[in-house]
Amino acid sequence: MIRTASSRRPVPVSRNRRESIAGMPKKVDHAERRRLIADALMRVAAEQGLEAVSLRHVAAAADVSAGMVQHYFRTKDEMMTFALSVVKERSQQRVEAAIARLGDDPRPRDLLRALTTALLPLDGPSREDGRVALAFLAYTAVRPQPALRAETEQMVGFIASLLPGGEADAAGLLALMEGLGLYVLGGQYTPEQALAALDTQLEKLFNA
Amino acid sequence: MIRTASSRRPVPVSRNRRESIAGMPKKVDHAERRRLIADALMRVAAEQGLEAVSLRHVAAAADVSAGMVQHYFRTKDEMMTFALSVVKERSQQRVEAAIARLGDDPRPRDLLRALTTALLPLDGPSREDGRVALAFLAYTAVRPQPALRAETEQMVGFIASLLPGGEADAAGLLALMEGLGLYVLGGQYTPEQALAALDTQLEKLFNA
DNA sequence: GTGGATGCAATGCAACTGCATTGCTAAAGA
DNA sequence: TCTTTAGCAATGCAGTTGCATTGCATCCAC
Repeated sequence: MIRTASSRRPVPVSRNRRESIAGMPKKVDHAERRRLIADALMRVAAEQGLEAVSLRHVAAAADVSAGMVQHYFRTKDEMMTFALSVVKERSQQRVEAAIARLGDDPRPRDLLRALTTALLPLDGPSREDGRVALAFLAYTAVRPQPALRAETEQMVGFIASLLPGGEADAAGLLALMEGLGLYVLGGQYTPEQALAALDTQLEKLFNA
Repeated sequence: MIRTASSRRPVPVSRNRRESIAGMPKKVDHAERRRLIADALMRVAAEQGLEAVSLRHVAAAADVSAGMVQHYFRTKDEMMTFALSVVKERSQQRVEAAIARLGDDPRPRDLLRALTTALLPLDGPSREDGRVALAFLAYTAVRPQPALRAETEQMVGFIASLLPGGEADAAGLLALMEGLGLYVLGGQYTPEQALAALDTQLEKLFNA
């Protein structure tokens, strides 16, 4: 796992991004580097759990020096926070892509199904993200983040607007999805079982 | 957090358990000690997260020496595993107590409501347990435990036997409960919201 | 008593942690 | 050309980790 001095040669970095952002200082794309490191962190977290995430482990996984990790994240916590934001961003993108795939004016039921299945850890990559998200969930469970509350509230509101029923139905659907995701991740439900449960519920919700 | 040498005096232990189990060796109740330590571990985990669980922290929280912790658990992992089993056991007891409170021949719907609400982290102690369970969930998410799968399957079967619908309904209800618990723990849902969502679902399930 | 097992405390140790510091390289501005 | 600065690597350090080892005190069987 430890790099030898001979195999170093960190990474061929794409340069010349000077023109992209006003005031961009020197030569490497800061954001890109941070993403690179965050990706490595998520790989470590997905494979070995969050406890295994350390500066040196992440650096090794990213195939860079520990010093570079420190250069881009002043503290470990800053790195963690950034990685968490990347996970969120990715799941957001997944949802948007799934919805875009539906075309214009989809039926609410189809939209909801696309939304929920996009958030379920059904295929390989989303399973990885799910594991990381779960790890973070436990990590932050001690000091609950008020931001999450607002996000969830918004989500519930959105779902409720698509549903014939009330807010309780929406909250239930969201929680159901979360629980299904958990069980799929834990291997207790197969993806098929989860989808069956989800569809059963959608059927109920749209037949009132 | 560190004990001073003067305030040591470990703990007044109940002795004379020789008669309880055949072949019990000397004087202290092994199982009781292990429980004491596991309790401390869970306090630490609930308050500061699983990363904060170390031999020394747990020992300090239990007000015993680190050596004693090592005496009762040969490895940290053994200690963790035992603590996990205690959490499970406690939630099991909660469920049984809730069901017993219903008296004889309860209606399936009441039984299910009692079962699910008993597993939700609604009051203080169950919230603590929930946090610990969540931490363990993430901890073991990396190497999924096959035992969990069987347990869940059994649970789904039991729920299904109480429900007019099929297995998908049962799986959904269980996942819903899990998700609600997660959101209550994270502070995204209030206990009232969670209960409302749960009751709404029970209503749906028993009105087919 | 004596011998052996048990319960426990203390100490030590190598590995690892996050982070501060230092110093080098190379590119950009003067 | 010279100075400055960003980008990075290396090293060091104090603190913590899990665990092995050692030693002592108590109890039981004999």
